[in-house]
Amino acid sequence: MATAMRDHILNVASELFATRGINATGVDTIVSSAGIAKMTLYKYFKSKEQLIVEYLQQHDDLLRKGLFDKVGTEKSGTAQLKELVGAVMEWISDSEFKGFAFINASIEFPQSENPVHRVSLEFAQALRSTIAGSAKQSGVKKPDILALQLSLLIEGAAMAEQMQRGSGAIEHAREAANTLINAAIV
Amino acid sequence: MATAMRDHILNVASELFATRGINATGVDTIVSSAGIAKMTLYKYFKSKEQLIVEYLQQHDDLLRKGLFDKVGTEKSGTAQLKELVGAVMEWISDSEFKGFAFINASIEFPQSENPVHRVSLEFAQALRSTIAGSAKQSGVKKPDILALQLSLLIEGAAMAEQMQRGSGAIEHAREAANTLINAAIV
DNA sequence: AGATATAGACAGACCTGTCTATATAGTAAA
DNA sequence: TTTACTATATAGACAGGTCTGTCTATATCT
Repeated sequence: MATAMRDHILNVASELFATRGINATGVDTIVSSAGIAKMTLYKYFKSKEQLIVEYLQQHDDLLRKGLFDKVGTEKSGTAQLKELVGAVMEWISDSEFKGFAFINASIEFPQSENPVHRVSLEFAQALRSTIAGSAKQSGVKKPDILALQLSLLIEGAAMAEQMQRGSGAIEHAREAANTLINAAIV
Repeated sequence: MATAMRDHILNVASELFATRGINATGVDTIVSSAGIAKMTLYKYFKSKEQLIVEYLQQHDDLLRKGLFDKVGTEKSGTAQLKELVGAVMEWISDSEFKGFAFINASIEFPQSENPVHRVSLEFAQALRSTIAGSAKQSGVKKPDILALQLSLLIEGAAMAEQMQRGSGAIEHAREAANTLINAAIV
């Protein structure tokens, strides 16, 4: 099927982007690693840039899926928010975790007018919005500010874990998050 | 003088690395931007990799200089620690701030055995140690854990500000840091 | 027969690092 | 002051490799 080939290419590219970096991964590498011809790749994706954007989209889809599968929706007070933070931390602690794609991409493409940078920023804000939504439901004092602070902890923990596996950042980030959440209760 | 030329090359390279990214900055770009011949660069630096390592070192020197100029040493309790966090946040909020070099470099060179990645990790740990030293003097309960948590907030704030200028992350990161510090007092 | 995937060459640009040959500056000796 | 020597910087070509994207010609499968 046509979409099977497309998915295959995207999966192979995503794996390479995540482990070696985007700029360090050439199209030839993707092609040979996927066992396909270069023309096939360019049949399904009009450019490497489009492949990168879809990689970011896929990463966001997987992240959201991973979170919503774990977080209950009918919890009261701050329980759901804490669960959400915990779910993100679990996601980060997965041995396959190679960093948030949108963070890595925004650093590899630092210019703000670059399409990849813009899309990365959107996904970073989307994660923040998700956290803010949960914070609002929890009834804390300033949900948007708390969500921002929690996202800083999350992104910091992701960075620390990406730089050095088993840094201990995850567990302590979760504790710090709970401290901030408890301090934000009305 | 010889060191003047060396410093000039390093300064030009640093500016380019910070604004465009390391991998996106070719040696030819550095050379023409510095107004020198390529052989001159290779006379003072044996490879681009060495230039990158010295760029990271320079960035660390400037950061430490910026911090120690602002933080008093004889403050009591958690005052000095809060001042240190505030100084880092000021450093980040500078309009010339383009992200922590060691974070960006560790993402551009993700493989843990890569020399640039290793040096980046060292500087990240050095910053954490500095914070831990101040945390120990402040007499909080678990200074190393607190220092780790504060560094996550700091790196998260740096990332957020790098992705989008004026994100508001800095001010709220500082508030979150103070909350964590106060919660850690014996 | 028609659609799809293949291998492999190719263009044009960029990458790092080295080479040669020339020019410029500063200093020491006459 | 003028000449001669030395160190340093210059421009620019070059090798050998990589990059993205396009092309053609062949093979496979329904």
